[in-house]
Amino acid sequence: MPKHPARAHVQAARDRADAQAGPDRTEVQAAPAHVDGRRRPLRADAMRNRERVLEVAFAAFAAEGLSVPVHEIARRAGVGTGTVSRHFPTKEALFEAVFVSRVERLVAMARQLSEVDDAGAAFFGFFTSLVSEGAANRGLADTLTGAGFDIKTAASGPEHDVMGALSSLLARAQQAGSVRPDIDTADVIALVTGCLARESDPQVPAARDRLISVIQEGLRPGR
Amino acid sequence: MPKHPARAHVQAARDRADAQAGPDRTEVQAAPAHVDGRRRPLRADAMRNRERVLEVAFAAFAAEGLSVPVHEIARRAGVGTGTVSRHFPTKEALFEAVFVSRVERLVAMARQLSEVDDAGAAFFGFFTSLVSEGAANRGLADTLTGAGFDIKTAASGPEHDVMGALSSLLARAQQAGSVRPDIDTADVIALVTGCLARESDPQVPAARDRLISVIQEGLRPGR
DNA sequence: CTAGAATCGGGATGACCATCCCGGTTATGA
DNA sequence: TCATAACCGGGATGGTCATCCCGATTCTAG
Repeated sequence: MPKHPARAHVQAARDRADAQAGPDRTEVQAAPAHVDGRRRPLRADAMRNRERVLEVAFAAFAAEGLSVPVHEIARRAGVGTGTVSRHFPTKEALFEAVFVSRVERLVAMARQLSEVDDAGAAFFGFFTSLVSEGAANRGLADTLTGAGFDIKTAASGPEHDVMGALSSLLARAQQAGSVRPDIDTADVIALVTGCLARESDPQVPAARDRLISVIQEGLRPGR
Repeated sequence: MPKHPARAHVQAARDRADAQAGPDRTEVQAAPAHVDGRRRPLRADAMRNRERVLEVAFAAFAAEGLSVPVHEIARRAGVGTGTVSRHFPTKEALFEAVFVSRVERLVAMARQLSEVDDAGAAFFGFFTSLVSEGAANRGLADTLTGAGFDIKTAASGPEHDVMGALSSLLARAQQAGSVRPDIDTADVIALVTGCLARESDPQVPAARDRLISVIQEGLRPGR
């Protein structure tokens, strides 16, 4: 099996972290300033650095994908690599922290769409959102295409379960007869990655729309 | 851009090779025994080793993709790494040598299909062949999806120009009204990679067919 | 059969990268 | 103000990998 080059490191680090699993493990949180109170509220400079790293990492991952070295992120944020890895023990943790908000947004959108009357439109709307998000974030695209970490690693809570959300929308659209009944969630992801396959150099958003429309058409049940 | 991890090395090696570019650069040939005569006909044992490496490399690349280390290929072939890199100066050269025959087969098939009356069927037939080939060769799939080397590096002659062949079939199918006219070759490749996105662990060829049929349907011109 | 050139093997080299570690620095609160 | 725990930077470590190099070996022409 073609293991991801970085995977061995990442996994080892995970094992270690899980082993200690003490209550003092660095919390991975999005924006809030003082966590919850059970812990000392992070020194002001640490807080600043953490924020800076998150911003830079987001930009870097989005623009260049998961292959950006952690060193590089540290450099751009103007901190040492130690600072990054203290706040985020592994590269995966950093990625997770950076994309939680994006994932939450997607899930929220899915929930909203699930209340729309037209089940087909809801599904295709979400499909398009997924593609757009992937086009805007190379890191997320890498994850979707399996070139990154594990999709479910970054999605532990129900708030982060993109797959689950997609699955619901798909089922509803199929029940409504707007999508072929033989398609499953993994098929949809595959098709999304197809739409993302042209996101290389010449950046043609028109191509993206074209591909989406082809797939949208193809997913319709044969009459 | 998420550069392939190995890319830097490969590129560096290429530069070096191009720089010397002497007439003694190892020829990369498919099967022939004695090249053309201007060169001494390779010692018998060297010949044997070369053949062995090619076989092993083909199997390895096909099964596990381009991430298989050259060391590993050497080990499996029962030779030293030096032997491999002497016959094939870079990993890319090895990949190229290994897949020339496959590519030729595809191009030949395309040429044959281009004589079929039904332009649409010809195009879709080739599409399916591409997907099948990609499913059978992880290495080829990596190349198509851009995770490998450069698609045009491995295609120098007209005999190896898959893109050109695909392009012709597509144009003919569009002229015949069997495929939406706004699609271009790159779109098709993107859709192929979509069909290959599920070729991971659970190996479900049924999924492949499903995806192909979705795309086939979607590529039809709207009435 | 033998000299010598071609070839072999696999260790050496150089790059890249994630993660860990520690001497030095700084914010903080008493 | 000052002691000190928390934090910082970036070098050290260990792992992967492609490519190069060279002493040892083996084929083959004569």
